[in-house]
Amino acid sequence: MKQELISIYKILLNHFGPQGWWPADDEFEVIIGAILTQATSWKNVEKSIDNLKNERVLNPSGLYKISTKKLAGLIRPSLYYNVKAKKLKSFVNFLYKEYDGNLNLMLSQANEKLRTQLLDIWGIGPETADSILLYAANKKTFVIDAYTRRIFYRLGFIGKNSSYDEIKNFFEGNLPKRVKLYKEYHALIVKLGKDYCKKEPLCKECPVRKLCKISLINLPSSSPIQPFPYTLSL
DNA sequence: GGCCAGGACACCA
DNA sequence: TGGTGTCATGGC
Repeated sequence: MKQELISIYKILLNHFGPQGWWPADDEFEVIIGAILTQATSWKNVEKSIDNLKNERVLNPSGLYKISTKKLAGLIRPSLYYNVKAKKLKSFVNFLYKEYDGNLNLMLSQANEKLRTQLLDIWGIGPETADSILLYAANKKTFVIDAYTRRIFYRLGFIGKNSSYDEIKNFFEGNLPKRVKLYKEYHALIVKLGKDYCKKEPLCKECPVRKLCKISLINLPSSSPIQPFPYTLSL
C-alpha cells in the first residue's frame, strides 16, 4: 500500500509539476482563504481576498474590528457570503479570546491541541482545520477533500462511505510523515480532480485510472504524457 | 443558459 | 450516523 500511494504521488508530480500551495502572502491569509474556499472555486476567493486587502483589513485586528455586515459585502464574490462572514468573525474572535490576537502563538501550539481547538470553532470543520494546520501552521496533517474521496474511491483505496478520519489515517499511515510531501500531495490531488475527475459516474475509461496505469510503465517518447524533470524529495 | 466549485451546519428520522 | 436542505456568486 505504501508504494502505491508514493507511486501515484510521483506520477502526479511528474505529470503536473509542483503546485506551489498555499497561494498566499502570509499565514493569516492562508487561514482566511481556507474558510472562504469552502465549496467555492479559488478564483472567486481571490476576488474576496483582493477586496479585503484593498480595505486593509486582511489582518487579525482588521477583521476583529470590522462589522459582520461590512465584511459580508467585501467577501461577496466567494459565495455564501453571509455565513462565511460569520465564520471569519468566529475564527478571529477565537484568536483574540484564546491567544490575545497573537497568530504566531496560536500556530506554535501542538498539532493535536490546535486541531481540537480549531474544530471547536463554529464554521471550521475537519478539512478547513487540517488545511490551516498543514499550510499555515506546518503541522504533519493530511488534508482530505471531496476530490480525495472521489479519486481514491475510484482507484479502489477507500470505501464509498469511509469517514473523514478513516481516510486521513489511511494517508498518514501509508506515507512518510513529511510536511512538504503532505502539502504537495493534497495540492496535486486537487489539480487532478479539477482537470480530470468531475462528478460523472465511475467508468472503465476513468481518466484517473488511465493516467496512473499509463504512467506506471515506461513511457515511450511518442507518448502524449511527457514526464517533467522534477526531482523528488520525500 | 445551466451547472457546480479546494464545506459546514442545522434538522430530521 | 446518515441523509438531505440551506447558503446564494461567478467562471466555464
